Amino acid sequence: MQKILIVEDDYSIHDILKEILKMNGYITYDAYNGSDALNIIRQEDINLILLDLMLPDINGEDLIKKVKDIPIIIISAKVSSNDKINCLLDGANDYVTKPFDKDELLARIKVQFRNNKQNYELKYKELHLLNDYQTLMINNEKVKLTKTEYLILKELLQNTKRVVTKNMLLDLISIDNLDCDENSLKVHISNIRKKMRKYTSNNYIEAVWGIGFKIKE
Amino acid sequence: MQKILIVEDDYSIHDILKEILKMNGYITYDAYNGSDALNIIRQEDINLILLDLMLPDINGEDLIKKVKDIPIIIISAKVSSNDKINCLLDGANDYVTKPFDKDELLARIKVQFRNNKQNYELKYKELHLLNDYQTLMINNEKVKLTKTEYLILKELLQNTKRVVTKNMLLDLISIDNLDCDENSLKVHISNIRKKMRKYTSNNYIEAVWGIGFKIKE
DNA sequence: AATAATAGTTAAGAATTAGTTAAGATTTAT
DNA sequence: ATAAATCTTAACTAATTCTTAACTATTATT
Repeated sequence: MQKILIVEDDYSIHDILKEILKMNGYITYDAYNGSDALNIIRQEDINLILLDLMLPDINGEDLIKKVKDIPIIIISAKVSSNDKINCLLDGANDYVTKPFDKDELLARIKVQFRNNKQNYELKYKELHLLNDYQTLMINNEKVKLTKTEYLILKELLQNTKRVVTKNMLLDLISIDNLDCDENSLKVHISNIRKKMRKYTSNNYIEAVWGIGFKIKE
Repeated sequence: MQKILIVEDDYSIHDILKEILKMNGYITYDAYNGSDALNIIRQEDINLILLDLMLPDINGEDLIKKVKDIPIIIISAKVSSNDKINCLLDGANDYVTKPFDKDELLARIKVQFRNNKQNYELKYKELHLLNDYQTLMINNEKVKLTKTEYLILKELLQNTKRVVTKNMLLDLISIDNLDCDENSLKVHISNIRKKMRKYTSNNYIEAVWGIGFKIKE
């Protein structure tokens, strides 16, 4: 799920943006000035920023320069080419003028996510699952997983605090592999735990009797 | 040096674009219709396409869908949001309306090159892939690749530390070559590795079991 | 406490995938 | 039209992963 930070001091526009984004399945964060924006960026893994240029404290142009690695779309009433050029050269990825077309904005947001191949990694306590289908980091030590082990652990880590049923896991790993049964699943879980034990004494995979497995809190 | 393909049938606008690009240090390629554009894309490793929508043979929208991996900026007289949205969702990266501001266009071109690391000459450790569709430099020694080998290696080097799936690679090399299957892919990978072994003892291409390949860290 | 059901471990070998090679087919260039 | 380069096919080997199956341990039910 993509996290988008809205930086806009005009409450009505802010609400409209928020509404549009939520309707389209994005997670939104709200900043009404520059310093709040910077705080949120520090604390959250933001994937995209929608930025108004005229803010009460610092101006948008300065914010652009301070942000690295997160794509920015400017949404501004300033229509002059010079404003656009400066923002784009400073680091913004796109510039949309107010009033904006809702669907065009959504399309331009999709462009950013399409081009921006980020690594979406799952982190939970000591565990850090890379999205390379094979690497689990435990306290910065590499553990190599097989594809099936990776898929199981990914499913579990995507659903921390929830129980993942045996059938769900079986469906998951049976996509490529039709012969897989509960016995196999047991062995895979056992193998994951064995690999984990080398680097941590915590058993993160907890069995839920008769149902399935979940990540232990 | 970045290679930009201009696809525009109006000669006066075409010349203006060409002039602007040349003045700013870009190498330009010229197409006045869709099929010429496709031929140039097949032959040259183009880094960016400036595309007019109304072409004499095929329309720009169809061209967008055929092009993968090369960023496209639409330059069109069509100003409606629907046109913009369709192009952006089909795969275009940006949409500029005529008449365009020269410096804004240049800024938007720079955004494309800034965001798409893929478009710079690809360097990774000892490897240096030129954008001529055939040359890999390993520690300043030339290795001549076939076009398919080049495409595979380019895709991998554009995604270092990420996994490139077998299907992605197959899609990539099947554009010109429809019969290609996994067996072929295996052979191509093997051939690239063999060529590399002449100049380095590192095996840069790592298999990700059951998924695809990635560049080894 | 005894029994049944589920969970967990281990090791072997079956099955799958990766990697190499060479020959013949296809495409491209001369 | 011929030669050269490139690609696919196919057979084979090597490596990895998965399932099976036997056994042990734990939990729930009576």
